[in-house]
Amino acid sequence: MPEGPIIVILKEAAEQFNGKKIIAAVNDNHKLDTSLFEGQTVTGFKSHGKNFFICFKHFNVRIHLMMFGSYTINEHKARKPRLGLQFANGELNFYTCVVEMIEGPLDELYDWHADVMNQKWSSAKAVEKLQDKPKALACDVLLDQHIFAGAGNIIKNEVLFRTKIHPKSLIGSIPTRKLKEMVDEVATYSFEFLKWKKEFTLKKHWKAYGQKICPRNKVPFHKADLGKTHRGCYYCDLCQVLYA
DNA sequence: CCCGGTGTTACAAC
DNA sequence: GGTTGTAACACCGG
Repeated sequence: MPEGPIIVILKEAAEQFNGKKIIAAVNDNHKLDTSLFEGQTVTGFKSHGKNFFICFKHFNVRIHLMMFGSYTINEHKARKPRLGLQFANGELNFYTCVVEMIEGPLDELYDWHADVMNQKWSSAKAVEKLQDKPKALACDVLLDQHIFAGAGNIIKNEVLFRTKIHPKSLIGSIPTRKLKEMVDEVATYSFEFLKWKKEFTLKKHWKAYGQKICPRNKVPFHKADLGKTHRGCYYCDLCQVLYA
C-alpha cells in the first residue's frame, strides 16, 4: 500500500539485514530461481520512488509492491511469500509484488534526480520536465513517475489541495511561481507523510484525500476520476483555482 | 512497418 | 465495494 514514503520506511526497517548473508530463500511460484540468493551477502538497500532494491555484489533485485503488496520483517503470513529471505538474525518477506532481477547498474536505469525523497531530488529538473508538457493536466503529471517518482494518489490530492490548484489545470497555464510551489510541495508533503505514517497518524492529517467536506470552505468536495490516468480526485471548486 | 502515444484490461488483497 | 499501481496488450496515426 505503498507510495514513496512507505518504501523509505521499508528501507530503514530492512537495514538490520545490510551486510548479512542469506541462509535460505523461498518463493511462491516457479518464476524465480531462489538458489541465486542463497549464500549471497546483501550489500545494501535502495529505493527509487515506489521501487525497492536489494543489492548484491553482482546483481540487484527490484521489488514493487503495486497496489496490494505487503512485506513482513521477522514474522510471516500463513501463505508463502512471493520472495522470502532468511538471515541468521531474522527474515524479510514480500507478498503480492513484482520481483525482478536487474543485472546492470541501477544508475543506468533510474534517474535519481526524479526521486522525490532522494538526496539527489531536483525540483528544478522537475519544473523543466513539466514545462515540456504544457497540455498535460495537473492531476496526471503528479502521478508521472518520471517526474515525481514516489508520488501516488494520496500525495497528488494533498498537494493539489495544499497549493490550491484545481486537478484539471493545464500545466502550461499555471504561472511559473505557482508551478514551482506545486513541485516543492510534493517533496514537503512526502516527508510529512513519512513522519505521520511512522506516528500512525497519516489518515488523521488528510485534508483532501478521502474527505467529504472542504476544510477551508465547508462545502462538499467533488469526487471524480479525472485525467488520462482516471484516478480519483477530491477537490473544491471554491478554493482550488482552475488554470485553463 | 515501426514508433510513440492512447486506451482498455487484468491482476492483486484487504 | 473500492482501491495508496503498474504492466501487458490492442489500436491508431504519422
